[in-house]
Amino acid sequence: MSLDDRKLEVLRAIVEDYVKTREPVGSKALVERHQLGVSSATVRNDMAVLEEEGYIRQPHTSAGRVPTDAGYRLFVDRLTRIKPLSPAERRAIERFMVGVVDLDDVVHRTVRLLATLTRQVAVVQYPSLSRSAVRHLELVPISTTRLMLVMITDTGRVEQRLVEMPAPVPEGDVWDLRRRVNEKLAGQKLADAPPLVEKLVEECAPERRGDMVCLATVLLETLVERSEERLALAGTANLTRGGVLDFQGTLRPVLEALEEEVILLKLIGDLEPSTTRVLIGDENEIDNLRSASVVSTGYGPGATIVGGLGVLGPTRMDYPGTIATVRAVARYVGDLLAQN
Amino acid sequence: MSLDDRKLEVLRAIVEDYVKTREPVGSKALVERHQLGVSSATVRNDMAVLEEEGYIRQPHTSAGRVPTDAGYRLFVDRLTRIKPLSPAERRAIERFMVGVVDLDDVVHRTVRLLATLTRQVAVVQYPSLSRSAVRHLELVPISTTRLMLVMITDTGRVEQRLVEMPAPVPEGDVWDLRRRVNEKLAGQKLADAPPLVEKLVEECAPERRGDMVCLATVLLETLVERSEERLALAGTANLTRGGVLDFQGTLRPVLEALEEEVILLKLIGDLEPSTTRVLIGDENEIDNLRSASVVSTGYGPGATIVGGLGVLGPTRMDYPGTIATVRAVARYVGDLLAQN
DNA sequence: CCTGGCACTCGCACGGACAGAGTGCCAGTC
DNA sequence: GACTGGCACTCTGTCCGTGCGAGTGCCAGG
Repeated sequence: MSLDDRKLEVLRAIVEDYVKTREPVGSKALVERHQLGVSSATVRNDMAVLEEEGYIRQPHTSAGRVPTDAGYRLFVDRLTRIKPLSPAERRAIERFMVGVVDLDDVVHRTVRLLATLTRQVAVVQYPSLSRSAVRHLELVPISTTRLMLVMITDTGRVEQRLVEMPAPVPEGDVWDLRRRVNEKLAGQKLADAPPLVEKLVEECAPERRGDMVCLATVLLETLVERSEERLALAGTANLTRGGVLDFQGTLRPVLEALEEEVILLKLIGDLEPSTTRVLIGDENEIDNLRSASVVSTGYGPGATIVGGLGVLGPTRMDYPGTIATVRAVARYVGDLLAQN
Repeated sequence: MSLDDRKLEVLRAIVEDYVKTREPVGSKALVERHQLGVSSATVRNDMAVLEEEGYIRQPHTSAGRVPTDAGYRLFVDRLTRIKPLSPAERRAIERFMVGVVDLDDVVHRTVRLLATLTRQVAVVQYPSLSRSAVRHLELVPISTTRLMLVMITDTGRVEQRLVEMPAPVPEGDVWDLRRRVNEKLAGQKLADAPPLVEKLVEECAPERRGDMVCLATVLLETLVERSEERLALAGTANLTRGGVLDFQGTLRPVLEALEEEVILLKLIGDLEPSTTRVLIGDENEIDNLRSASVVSTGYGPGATIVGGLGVLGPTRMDYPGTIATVRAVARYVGDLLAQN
């Protein structure tokens, strides 16, 4: 049996009321607050069907109904009208971003902005190295046998690593190394870099081979292996809004999950262009986050994606509003990056 | 009236029991668990005195006693025998630190280590810029009118900022600028740098004055104004140990405080050499953290201090153990930094 | 100065009663 | 056939009253 329009409308009403009040919603309250055009008895029948289909459930007999994960899913997929941002929100975004000085700044402000607007936990991934290109590589002598390798990417990220050389390297040689690596790698996507680094070693004069191998090793680590994608987090305090009720008893598992960068990256990473992903409760693969939902999207200059951002909150969240905010912020950050 | 030895012993027993059990401790339980050599009635009298002096209190009439902030203070100041680290802890520290690659790595590992060992929230400040010296300044052309300024300090920190130039700068001039700033600033403490930067501008040839002013502005921001001390945080999930009880109802204020870098820096910053600071409950100036205690200390290579680290937990914490761990970790990190 | 004893105070856990919200179902109506 | 009003039923949350136990304060005696 499929759901007719009114039943969907009832589901929508339940979700909206429950999100607003945090309390199981009963048939009587529903007809009072929404213009459904039918009596509470009819709504009760509809609710019975919705429950049978698994979209809502009763915490106990003779309590109101609460949406299930499947209910939220249906709500998000079929019942969500896009909610335009309020002018106040637009202004907040603009104001938040005036006078940014560098990438760190952009990311930090963004994550705070997201947390404030959505009143949830926000996560922003730094522009992913694998999708960036090398702008410049710098070698700075630290001591006779130590060089600091500094990589600057076109997305503004700066990564540094210490290189231990096998033997003292004269100033002139540092020069030469710097020129060579830049010639070969500047402008290249990091994803394409490894074979180029190999070539660099091959083409190197034998007497410098030792140095170059050291450098190449660290380069490869920096470029790929250590795909250590960085990210920023804000708004954990928002988890406590509405008591601990939203997360079945304890925040513990959620806080634990938030400490694992790997988990967070999985949540907001790997996004297709110009889609917004919504993971609701169980859909999430991380056990600790079974009672949470994640709304995430990619951002980047123009149509390309260089990183992800998103928010995490209780399954009982304002999906339309959150989705709209996440999208708007992502677009804004993209524009900001495009300007540099 | 001053407290005789036995009363102090009673206080110690109360603190230790309460920390262990989380429950108000009564006179009878005390004499059973500790060899005080007197009867429970005597202990009751002592407790009455301790209460009058403000070191313990009763949650309600006819409940056991609980230490007050002042009680913990006295305990920490006069009753704490230094607890040596267990071999297991020593091993954990050693093992945690094998194979560190750079400063970021050291800081992240340290903060996790601290959180794991103390089972509390850990904070580690990056080596403070103001106490570091410039090792090298690098200028990398990004476009004709944009330079990336990269500063490397002797503590391993790398800071970068974008410099917008008023007009296109030819390659040679970049060269010249780089030479000049390095000559003037390399090796200098950042704290001493501002006047040197001023001088740099004065000594500059008039035709390059414009460029130098831009550069100097950003330099000053990087060096001082933006004293943006970075830090790392871990172990927030530990706040939920023992329910929410430890923080009088909600974690909210604590989580909020933990999001403010400024607050955290105040907590673990400004330390005198080789002391461990313990702030208990109210002693703390931040309202949100009235129900928390902070144990912090400075670290650095040798006897100098380049940054602070510490942990935050409920006032009801194992002070001797925590103090020992914090000290040990700080010393270890100091040694690690000294090796570089 | 310490101790045993005793009366007293509370908090808390348990259980019954009650009100309120919400449901399911049924018979009646359009 | 779909909707409605009505009714009985179920369950929860809350409020009280009670009893128990832990713990105290105080006092008289060693």
